[in-house]
Amino acid sequence: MSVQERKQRERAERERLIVATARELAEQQGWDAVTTRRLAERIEYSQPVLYSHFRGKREIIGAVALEGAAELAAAVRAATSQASAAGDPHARVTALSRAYLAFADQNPAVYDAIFQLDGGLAYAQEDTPEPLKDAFAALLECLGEVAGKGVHSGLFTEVFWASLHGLATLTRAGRLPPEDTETRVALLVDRLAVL
Amino acid sequence: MSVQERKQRERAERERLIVATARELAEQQGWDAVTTRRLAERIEYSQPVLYSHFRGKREIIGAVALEGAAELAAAVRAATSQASAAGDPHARVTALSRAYLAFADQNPAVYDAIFQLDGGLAYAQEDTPEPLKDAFAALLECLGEVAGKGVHSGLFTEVFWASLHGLATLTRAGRLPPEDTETRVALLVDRLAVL
DNA sequence: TCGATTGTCTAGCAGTGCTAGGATCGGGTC
DNA sequence: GACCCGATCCTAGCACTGCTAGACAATCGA
Repeated sequence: MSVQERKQRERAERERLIVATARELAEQQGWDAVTTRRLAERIEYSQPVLYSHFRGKREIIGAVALEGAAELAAAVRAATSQASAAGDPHARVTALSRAYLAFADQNPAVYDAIFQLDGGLAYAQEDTPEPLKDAFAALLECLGEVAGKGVHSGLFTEVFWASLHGLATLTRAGRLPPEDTETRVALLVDRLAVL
Repeated sequence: MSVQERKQRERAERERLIVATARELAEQQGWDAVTTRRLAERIEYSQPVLYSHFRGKREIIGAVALEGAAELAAAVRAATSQASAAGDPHARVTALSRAYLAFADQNPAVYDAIFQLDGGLAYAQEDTPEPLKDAFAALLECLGEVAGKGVHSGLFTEVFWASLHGLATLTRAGRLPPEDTETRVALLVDRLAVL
């Protein structure tokens, strides 16, 4: 039995290696550079090995997305916990926004995997993977309370999130000049959130 | 001379055909299906002909983006002109938002060409092509007046636009359920615009 | 009518995601 | 310890991608 267990461990370890390498390569050179050949070479296995772990490249992107969603949720919670304890809603929402945009800025490839690319994942449905639901939950925890009366907290969170997403993607794609990000965040928080 | 002129006309006509066909194919089957071979086959020329008009696939996407940006600007202006004449800012901003999201919804491939894909175009710079500048100008014309005092109209337009962009992309990518779009728009307009 | 130029196509390159089928290695059994 | 068999992995190849070199033909000016 212990032999099989060891093999299972090694397999799981290799799977982690694949995901981590794909992510690293994507952050270094963009997702276009993440080809099955390059990825296989980096993990020092042949191409078909990838397909014994994942159905295809899409599923590898999906795996990176799930990992990233968990980190995003953690980053958001970490950033908001301080202001949350101090009972300052304005500071909390500002901290959330900054943390979100910082994550998108510092992990562009991962952010793309979560929100732009097709990772074969279900969103906004019952069978949505847990990390994705939890990432939204992290936003909801912080934003739900500033929705204002008469406004559904989930819907408010969606709108606020969409705004942040728009800022993140347009800025990174060069559609918005990056200098005024802080001012834009302030405007968004002041107007959207009901304190 | 007239011979050369005729040839030039035919060339320009063929270029329009390429762009229109690329756009049509992209809307029908997605940009992934727009390969140089398929495109060449549809216009009934060989592949290299494409490269006598454009540097590569990227430039073809860029051409579709420019065409689309002009249409988006026109759509926005058309939608806002009525409420503008009536002097109703709230209705005007709502009309703009609906028109923008409707354009994204009805021309997903074109919208991607403008805002998601790499068409080799410069954004938010001096050498930004005129149609792109004009599309932003169309938004600015309508949104600048509801920025609120002390808020730069350009910056406000950027933020509002980013919010719409976030809603458009997240909805279409299945990240947001499409049912509540109207409610989201209402929330966005009520909160962001200063009337 | 001839030469040159312009225009177009065939064929091919290097790269992509993905897979069939053969080789090899190791564990379990006699 | 020797053997077999199954799991594991790799080589080689498929059909496709964007893009281009060079051959070919058609057309224009002299």
